[in-house]
Amino acid sequence: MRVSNDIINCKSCIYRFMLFNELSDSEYEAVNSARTEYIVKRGDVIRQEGQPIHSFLYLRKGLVKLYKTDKNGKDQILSINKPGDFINLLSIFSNSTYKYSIAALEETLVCNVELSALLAVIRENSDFALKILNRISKISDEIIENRFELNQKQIKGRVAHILLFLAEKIYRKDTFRMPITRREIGELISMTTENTIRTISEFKKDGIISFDAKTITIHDYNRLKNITKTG
Amino acid sequence: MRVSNDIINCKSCIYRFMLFNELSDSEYEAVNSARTEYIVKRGDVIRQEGQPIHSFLYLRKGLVKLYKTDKNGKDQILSINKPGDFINLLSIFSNSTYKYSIAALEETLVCNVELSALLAVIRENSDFALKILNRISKISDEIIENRFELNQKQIKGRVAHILLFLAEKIYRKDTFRMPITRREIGELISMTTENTIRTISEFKKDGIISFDAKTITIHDYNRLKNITKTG
DNA sequence: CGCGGCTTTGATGTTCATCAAGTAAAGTGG
DNA sequence: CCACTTTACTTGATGAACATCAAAGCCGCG
Repeated sequence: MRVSNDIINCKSCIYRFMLFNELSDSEYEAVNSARTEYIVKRGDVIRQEGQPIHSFLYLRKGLVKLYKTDKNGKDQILSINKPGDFINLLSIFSNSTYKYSIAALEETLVCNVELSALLAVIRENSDFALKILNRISKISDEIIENRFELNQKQIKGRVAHILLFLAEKIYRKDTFRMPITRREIGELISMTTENTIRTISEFKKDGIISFDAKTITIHDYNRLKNITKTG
Repeated sequence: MRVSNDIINCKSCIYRFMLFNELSDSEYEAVNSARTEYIVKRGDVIRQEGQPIHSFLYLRKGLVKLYKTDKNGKDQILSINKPGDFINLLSIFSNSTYKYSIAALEETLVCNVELSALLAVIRENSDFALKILNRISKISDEIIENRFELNQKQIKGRVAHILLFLAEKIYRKDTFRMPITRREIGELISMTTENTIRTISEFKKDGIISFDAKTITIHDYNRLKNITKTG
């Protein structure tokens, strides 16, 4: 973990408006001085399940996965998160240790605010407290909603769902470098690696997508959307 | 819905300490005067997915299920909740409408506090705000953790998990009146009614449990626990 | 250049959904 | 309170969806 080259303060952070907009100058300063920033590279584990929670984290750049490891040693990915998603709000106020792990899928710039400083601001600024409530609520809503959706689909629908998620929500492009392995897609949709691959290959054979190496292109959005709908 | 016969104020409520302990007398009064109470009977829908959220709800007595209906009209039960679980904290601060429905599994005494009154107290009492943060966090943690656990198990482990949940967490007894139908167990563990029944029958045949009509008795905790562990 | 992880395809078997059909229990209206 | 209807429960048979096991090619990396 190395320190970011372009440290900025919270006031000029592009994600400021998403959370810290209500803060007074002195509150900004309190958060900013309790803040460190560092870059992690693809594959690095940012937080490990079971570690004590000492800080509030968010991303300024990059992409991460939230995941839990089951008793057989298999990972289950809860969500993939980008800047603005406030990755560790989940359980930050209900547990003293992480209930899941966080790892980087790309080079990621993490902003780390000491929890005590955040708590102090929550205590004195009720608008900020409500904003945090809103954010916490949103992130868990999304995970629960996503699980609900996946549960209704079988494997083709699930894979299509993930491909559309990456294209539309993460990259906003038809063509992108796949940030996760086939195995990770499987961990995200609760299917085996083999069957995930088979499904992706079938989509390729059908001309819905194409890929070489790590770059994937979606050719037929409508068909993909239809597959997610019909299950 | 009829009004409870034994309306009490929040100060003397046995669940007070779980949430409202930090409130000053005037804050209690604000909450209490924005509060109504009513009894719903088994099967009644307390809130329907899509309805606007106007109030904070909690249970003083009874048992409810939180569930979502999928596009095929099938229900998926997210959780079963008892008094003290603060059933609608989920999404109360992130959405203007319910993202799930709430229905009573037993005769249930619901306490209803206008959201505006709760928000006012949150704004002026930061300890209370933090307590709400903690509760919100907990309820979503539990749902996510539960889904994670279920996902690792196959049907026997899932059914065993639910039976143990009811015996240990809800009733704290070996013998209890089953609050949910076989179909609802299926909706809770994402399995069909038929296979849920088959599994329960098998447990009966194996002497792990017994039941007649709606009353169920768990005879062999160890075996049941072992089944949840091995999947 | 060889080792380990990722990807791929095939063959086989298990788990579970679906369909069908019948019994039991619980509401409902006369 | 009884006939009627609906909902819950149950068992069996069949097939679909998916996991598992096996084997081989590929790629990046030390």
